[in-house]
Amino acid sequence: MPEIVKGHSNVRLERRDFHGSIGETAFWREFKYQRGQEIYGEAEPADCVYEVISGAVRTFVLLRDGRRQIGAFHLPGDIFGIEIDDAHRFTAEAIVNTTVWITRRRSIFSEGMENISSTKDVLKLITRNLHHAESHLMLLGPQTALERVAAFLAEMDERLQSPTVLILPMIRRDIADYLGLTLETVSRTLSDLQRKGMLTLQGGRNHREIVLHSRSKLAQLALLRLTS
Amino acid sequence: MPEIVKGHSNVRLERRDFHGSIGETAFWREFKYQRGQEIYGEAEPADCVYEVISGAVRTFVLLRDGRRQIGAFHLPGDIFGIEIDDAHRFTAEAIVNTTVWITRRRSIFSEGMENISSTKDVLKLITRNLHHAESHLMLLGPQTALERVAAFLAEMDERLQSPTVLILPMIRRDIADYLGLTLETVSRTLSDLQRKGMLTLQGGRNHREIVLHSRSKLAQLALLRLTS
DNA sequence: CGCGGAGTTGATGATCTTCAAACATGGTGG
DNA sequence: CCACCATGTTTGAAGATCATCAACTCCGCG
Repeated sequence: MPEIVKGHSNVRLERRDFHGSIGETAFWREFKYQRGQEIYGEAEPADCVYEVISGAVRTFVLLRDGRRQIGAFHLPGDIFGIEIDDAHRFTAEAIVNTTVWITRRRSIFSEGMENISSTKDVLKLITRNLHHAESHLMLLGPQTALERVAAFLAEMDERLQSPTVLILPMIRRDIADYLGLTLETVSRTLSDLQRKGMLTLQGGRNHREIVLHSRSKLAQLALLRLTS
Repeated sequence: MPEIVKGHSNVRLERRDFHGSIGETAFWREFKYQRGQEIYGEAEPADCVYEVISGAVRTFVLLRDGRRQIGAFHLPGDIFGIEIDDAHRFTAEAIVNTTVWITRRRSIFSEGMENISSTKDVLKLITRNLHHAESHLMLLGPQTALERVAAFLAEMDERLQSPTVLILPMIRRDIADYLGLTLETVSRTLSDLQRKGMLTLQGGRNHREIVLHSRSKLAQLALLRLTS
């Protein structure tokens, strides 16, 4: 359970459906985390389940030489932190200032809950995680830097519902650790794509706002699977 | 549903627990597949669930340029083919001559089954898949060829219960497609490890039998996560 | 106004891939 | 029975890609 952090509102939010899919209601509390703040650590007890309300979260593992593999980015509407075992297998950090709603794991996942539809809904959430991990696998396997970056942009574009301007919450380093590349390679690849006219980098200092000019070409670069 | 293949026994196997964990019984049939034979294809209806009895299975996706990413190897005792959606997201093939037991998905996963403990057991199976996918993710991210091959050997060694001689069912190409490397790199890395005295390649033509001489050193090469 | 985090760009080098050839061995057919 | 072949593996040489090291830019902020 996270500690009471400064600025959190700690409101008791009652009778809210779990992500719109679980029939049983659960009690949620709102917490706020600042940019870079840890939400939970690897190997900590997995007592809670989290939903992103605003902001963004990264979940990752650290390797002993300091390298980091980001398993997923969590955006508003996403659930994260669900585990079957008692401990978290990743560390979760707020990428930017982030608001999450937190509920006790047992309130949706308990021994006591004998409601089958709820368990099935948890199943769907876990399955979404599984599908994401599997797609991510495909991405990290045999793909080039260009393909990975294109796939990343396409994924973010889709998850943010193809906005006019794609506003990335994460820095280049995060993208690199998600894609198994270095931040320099990510930067160069983005510059290449801009030179090819496929996107425009903007947004002041950090170039974290991106205008995509050809979603179809981008998808073509990213879409390596056989048309199914 | 697989077609009746030559040599299959098509026996009705009754009242067998689902992998020893699901309380409800299900009817299973035994099927045999020959080396290289497809068990199900990507995007086919996911009507059945499979358990490996003997042999080995690979599940993968094909990319449009012929590259292949193997998502998992399934060994005796493993369940595979469980999907939430109606279609398989991978292709499954027998790596060697393989015996599987097959049951209808709905017999363990149906709308009609209102037994919560069964649903929870399915949850555990899905979660095992999720955990494997996540570990695989960590492997494919920032690791070198040496680390990947070492991790692969350690994984296989553990899953086969650390036998005296590790008998790999798969060819170098399969290993390469699992690790996101080329088969030449896998071969070279294995040779390097042999030169360093960490293992001995044997087993006739294909060198698919491996004697590990230092499991601890191998684990050290593979184990990149911070000690937790 | 200068500091500093984040990003870009360049040069160099290591690692891995690619292309190619040789090798080993189990199976097959004359 | 043995030559031959197919498959899988190993090894070598050359080349491409990406990582590393480094310099420099940009801009927001104290």
